[in-house]
Amino acid sequence: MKLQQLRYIWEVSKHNLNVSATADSLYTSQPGISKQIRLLEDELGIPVFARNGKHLTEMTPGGKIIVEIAGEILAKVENIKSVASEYRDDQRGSLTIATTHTQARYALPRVVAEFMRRYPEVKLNLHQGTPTQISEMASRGTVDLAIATEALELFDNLVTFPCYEWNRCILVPRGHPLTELAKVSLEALATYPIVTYVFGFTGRSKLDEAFNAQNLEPQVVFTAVDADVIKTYVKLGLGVGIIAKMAYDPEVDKDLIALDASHLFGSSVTKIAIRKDSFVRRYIYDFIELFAPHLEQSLVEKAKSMRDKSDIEALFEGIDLPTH
Amino acid sequence: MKLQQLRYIWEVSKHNLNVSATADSLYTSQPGISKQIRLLEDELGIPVFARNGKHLTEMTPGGKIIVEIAGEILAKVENIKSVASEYRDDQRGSLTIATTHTQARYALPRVVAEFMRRYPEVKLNLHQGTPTQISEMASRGTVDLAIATEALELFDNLVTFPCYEWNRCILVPRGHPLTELAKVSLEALATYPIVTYVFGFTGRSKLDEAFNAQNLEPQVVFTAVDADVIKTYVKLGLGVGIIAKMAYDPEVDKDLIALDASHLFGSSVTKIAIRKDSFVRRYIYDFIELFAPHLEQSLVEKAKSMRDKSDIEALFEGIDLPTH
DNA sequence: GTTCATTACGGATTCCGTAAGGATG
DNA sequence: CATCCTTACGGAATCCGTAATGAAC
Repeated sequence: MKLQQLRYIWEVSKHNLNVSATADSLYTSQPGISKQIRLLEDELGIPVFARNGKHLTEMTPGGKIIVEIAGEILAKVENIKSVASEYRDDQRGSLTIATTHTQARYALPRVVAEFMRRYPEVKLNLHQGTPTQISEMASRGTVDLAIATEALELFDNLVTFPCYEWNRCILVPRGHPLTELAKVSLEALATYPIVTYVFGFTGRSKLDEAFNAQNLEPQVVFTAVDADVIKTYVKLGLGVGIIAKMAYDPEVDKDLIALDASHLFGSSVTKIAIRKDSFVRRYIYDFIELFAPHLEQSLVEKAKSMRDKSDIEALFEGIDLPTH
Repeated sequence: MKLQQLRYIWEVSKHNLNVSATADSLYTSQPGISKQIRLLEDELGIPVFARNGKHLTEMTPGGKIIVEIAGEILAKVENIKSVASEYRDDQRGSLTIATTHTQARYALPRVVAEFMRRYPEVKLNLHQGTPTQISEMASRGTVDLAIATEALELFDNLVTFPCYEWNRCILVPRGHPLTELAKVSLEALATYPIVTYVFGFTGRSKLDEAFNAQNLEPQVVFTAVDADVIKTYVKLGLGVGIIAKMAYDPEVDKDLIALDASHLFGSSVTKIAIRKDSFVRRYIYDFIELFAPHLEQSLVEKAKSMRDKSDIEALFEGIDLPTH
């Protein structure tokens, strides 16, 4: 059994059982992969993939388990490399983060700047994607960290840590009738067309929950994945915007007014996720702590070693999150 | 990075950093191992072993972590092989058990016979050793199962399951004064020279506890690792024996009398241990269930997936163990 | 002087690419 | 007929054993 063979079955399983596509993505030849998979299957004595003639159609029951274990092995191989890098030079390496527009645009810049100052030799990569994509990247080990408000809990090889709490604001053009009210109510809000996030993004679910709870059906006329687009359309007069409070900047958004909406919708929590079985380098602990000062290395280590979600949640029960 | 290289550093670390001895045990050449270790170290960019001239003297800090991860990888490689065997032929394979004299001699024969009847194609191997040796074998993956009363809890990559409870008996020659008493007391017992197990074997600790609790100092004149030797010396009149009740057979031990001692010493529990991260084949689940019928597959699986000892213990709280 | 790891070297094996072949949809 | 996997084959790299070298205890 060779590590390469394990890598090949793993990659093929992640490429819809398409060996040619896998070969392309790995910059190697397709027969090479085919051959190694055959050799592995011969050695193990069972097929990993079921074939219809010359096409791989699905994975065998044993194959599924084997590929899963292969994935764990490959992750540990990466861990060994990380350990080596850490001990070779703890100031140099790379840190790859997957996150959403909202975090990348409004929450991360400050942290990234400070991190780059402290670790000029660490190559920082940011990947932007949907919460689901982000979680999957972290789960597969494509990225070191995932930062988002949604979807991170869906993968159980990830540990998630609460970072900060945030609320929403209502965005209206100057002179809008809503600015006349001392406190905006959900009913009042629901009478206007609304522009907000697409479902599955930036705490959109909390929004729907709040309206549903009062049996209101807001008229959502436009949805976007990021606040910048929402602002643009609010300016055009398409409707009233509902966005994360931190996405409003009074300096830049001079022609818009933000009305507090903390009392209308439950607050959301932005979380950071990391693979449970990963070796975490010093500078990654530092990044996490820069982003969320209460997440000290010892706390992260403890949570990483736990299997039960409820145990992990209990760890954070006493802790007050910062609010943005 | 090659699996072989990982295997080599792992094996060298388990052979007191002696490459020559490792080469012998792996039936390969010493320079071959040396070379591969060098290649791995070159690739990783850090030494795994610290050298004094040409001798490996110790492991580097990073090396320790790397070897540990390497061990986990190798275990998973074995798991893949097990999965393959299971799906190739679930009736064929091997089962290696490490256990103590007491279990091998008195508790296992019945189970082993039945298991061999059910799985004639499975090669059964029994290794006998001290509780510590047994635990270590299981922890390293040299054996599939460990069965003992002591020491199994010391390794935290093992899960242990309670199997059955047992008590002790006092062994005396016919006509011995103790046979006159309706119920033997600790004080009475302590007036005679005692022959029993060596410390660390077959629940010896419970014995010491009981005497200490009453401030008695029994005069232990002879200790052995197994009941057969103890019986021999009791027959010679060297002293009074204290052994596990199941080790007394009225048929065979006609010239000895066994007096119940359940009320004198706390009962002991014999346990079975298995590596947490191992793939468990069907017939191994069956073996476990043959040995301890309450340990069903689903229960074992659940316990294997837990990390906290206390969670695992809680699983067995409601269960009544059989008493032997 | 014995034990032990490294270096040197040669033969066998393995790996991996290109090219050709055959099955599927 | 376009896609996709398998087989065939040859050159390059790797692996592993023996023999020789040199440091440590």
